Amino acid sequence: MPTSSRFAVAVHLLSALAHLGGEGATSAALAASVNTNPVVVRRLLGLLSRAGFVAGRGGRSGGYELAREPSKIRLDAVLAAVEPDGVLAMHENATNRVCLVSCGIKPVLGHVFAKAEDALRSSLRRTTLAEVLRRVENAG
Amino acid sequence: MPTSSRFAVAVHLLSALAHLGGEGATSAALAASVNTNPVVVRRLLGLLSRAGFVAGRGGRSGGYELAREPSKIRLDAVLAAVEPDGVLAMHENATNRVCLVSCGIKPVLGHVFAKAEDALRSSLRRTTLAEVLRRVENAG
DNA sequence: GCCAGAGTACTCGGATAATCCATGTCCGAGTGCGTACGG
DNA sequence: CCGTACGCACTCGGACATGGATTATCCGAGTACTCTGGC
Repeated sequence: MPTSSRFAVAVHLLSALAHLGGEGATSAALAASVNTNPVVVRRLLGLLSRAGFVAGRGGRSGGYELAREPSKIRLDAVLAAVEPDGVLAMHENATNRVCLVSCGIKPVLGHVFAKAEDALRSSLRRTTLAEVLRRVENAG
Repeated sequence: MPTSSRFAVAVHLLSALAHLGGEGATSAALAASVNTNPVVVRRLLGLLSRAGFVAGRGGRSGGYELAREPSKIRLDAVLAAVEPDGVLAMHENATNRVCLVSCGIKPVLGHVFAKAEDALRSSLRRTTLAEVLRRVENAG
């Protein structure tokens, strides 16, 4: 898409859960913090749940809570969880066999994209959720 | 968005133009190479034209051609031309003043995003269009 | 034969309709608490 | 008083409408080639 804000919302949600500590929060409460719809929260937390970062529980006193220490959650893993295809997508159109460029561009682009995304991940990997939370709490 | 393939298509188009050299090509011919609609080509090349990478000319024997040496076109500039907002977007929802995280997350995320995108750009900056074309032609 | 001129064919660029994905709404399945009853 | 069983309220998860953005179609503006007519 243009560009997606799913990653930003995901980090926001995780930060909120980390801030609350062991209490946990419902999707409605988290949605109020992000000013969005609860279903968006549930979708993103569903992805993060499958990745093992949060645990969602139904029932009367249900809700979500972190399933891992904030210092053990690195932002590159969060991005991978909510954007499994990466941020630089290949065009999936059929290759035109007449055109040399059309035939050979994809492996080349794939290599370039892989290196670029590695750089992105390496940068994000240096920041943990605990670090984000610390900065937020100090700034506020 | 999810992830966008505009950057991939843009590099594909520039590679095709570079491969053709000074001949140039029409949007229809380029669209055949990418297997998409000519209007998509025209839109992307319109952006690249404003950035100074290609020149589009109307008229009977019109078309597009590169306006710069392939060795002078770095992929980070191409990405900036077709994705001016970057790949990691902030969520533009109103901040919930009750929530500490909601109030303080945006500057922190902005800093993290800026560093990550810098890393991405630095990686892409190391690759020029000439390099891409060389690999494509050697592989083919 | 050469030149001038209008005509024409083909291109890009933007405005307008159709399609696709993401968001928002709804409903079902599941769980824990609260209460009422019996021992 | 304590334990148990039932009922209920509240939650997540997925399936179904709706909205916005991207994509595809169409039309206008512009340019270079071409053909015709005149010199």
